[in-house]
Amino acid sequence: MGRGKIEIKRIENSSNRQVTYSKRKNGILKKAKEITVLCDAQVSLIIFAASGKMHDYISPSTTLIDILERYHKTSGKRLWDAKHENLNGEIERLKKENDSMQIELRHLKGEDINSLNYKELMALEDALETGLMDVYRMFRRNDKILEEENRELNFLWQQRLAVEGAREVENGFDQSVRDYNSQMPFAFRVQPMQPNLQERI
Amino acid sequence: MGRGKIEIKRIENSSNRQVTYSKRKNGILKKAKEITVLCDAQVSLIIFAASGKMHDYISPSTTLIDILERYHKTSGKRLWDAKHENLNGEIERLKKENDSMQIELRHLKGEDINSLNYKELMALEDALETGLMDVYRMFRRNDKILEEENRELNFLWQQRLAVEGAREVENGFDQSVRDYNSQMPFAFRVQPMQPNLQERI
DNA sequence: ATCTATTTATAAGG
DNA sequence: TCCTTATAAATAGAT
Repeated sequence: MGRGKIEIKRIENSSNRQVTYSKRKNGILKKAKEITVLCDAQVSLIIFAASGKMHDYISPSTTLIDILERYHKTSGKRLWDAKHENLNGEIERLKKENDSMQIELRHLKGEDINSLNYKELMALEDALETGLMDVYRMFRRNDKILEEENRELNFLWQQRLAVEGAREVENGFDQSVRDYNSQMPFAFRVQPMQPNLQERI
Repeated sequence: MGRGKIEIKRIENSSNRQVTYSKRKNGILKKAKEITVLCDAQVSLIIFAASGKMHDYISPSTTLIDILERYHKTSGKRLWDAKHENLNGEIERLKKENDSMQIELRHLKGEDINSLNYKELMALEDALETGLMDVYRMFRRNDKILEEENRELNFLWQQRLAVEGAREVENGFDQSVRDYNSQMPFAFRVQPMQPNLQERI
């Protein structure tokens, strides 16, 4: 349909190709609109030129999503559902994991343990005792570290006081001790972090 | 283009409409193939007839998924991504929930408690002690129930033995006691489920 | 873009 | 659905 007949094969002349693209693209879009109106059809038409430019037509009575869903149902071809199903699977997996952790947590907190049998109850007891022992160990370790720290600081402090005392005697004033004491940060004062912890083990 | 010009509006005659649909559908498909070959274009064309019948053409150099991805990038229109993003959000949420439960569980089992500060360690201790007390209470409750049950069964058993004993004396044989004893299911024999449990509380 | 000769699509009818 | 054919529409090539 034109001055001369053309073979249907790639148009080598780039400029001709582009002109033909433009004309035929408009032609197809027009046809898509026409069949939509004339025949109650629903059309989704997406065209990419070699240049990357896009043109599309979707029949106004529908949406691309709707067409794609119908396409999926009719053809059985997957499209995006592969990704979709993967994500759903991941969600299911996470939910299961969540649920079982939820239950374990509740049990460890002593909730819902009616349903446990004797063996499960024993295992739970063991786990709790182990956990508690670990916590006690941690307290004791912290205590030990802090006590050593305190002993050392105390020693340094006494030394300091001795030096200050000597200087005061020389200079004849007595302000500095109270000053240092109020400057001393809380954490360095000698006090057990958790008194009487050992009694509880 | 035909014997007569037609207006572009719905063809009321159903049979005409269907014939026209068929002809034009073929026409558009042909045009789509032609522009693909002539101009290196990439076309996705999906047509649904009013009857529900589907026809489609996708340029062989690509796939519908690819075209839809390019459509999404180019047009910015969402398509399936709305669903997708919802699912991704759900996954993120579940993962976070999972992680924090994971951590809590590890702590309750005495793992990774180095990182806890004093206050957190105290809270953990409380939780564990509470849990342990609940477990002990459960043991005690089970014990009590079982002991009562056993007491009752024992009573019934003794009664039975007395009756059997009387009958044996009458009939002069002695086989039945050993038989009943071996038939008796394990769970009904008199024995504490967890001996000495009380000592541990 | 616009023109126009020519090809192509298709409406109507069978 | 396919065939025919008159005619409308599309478009290749030129400007």
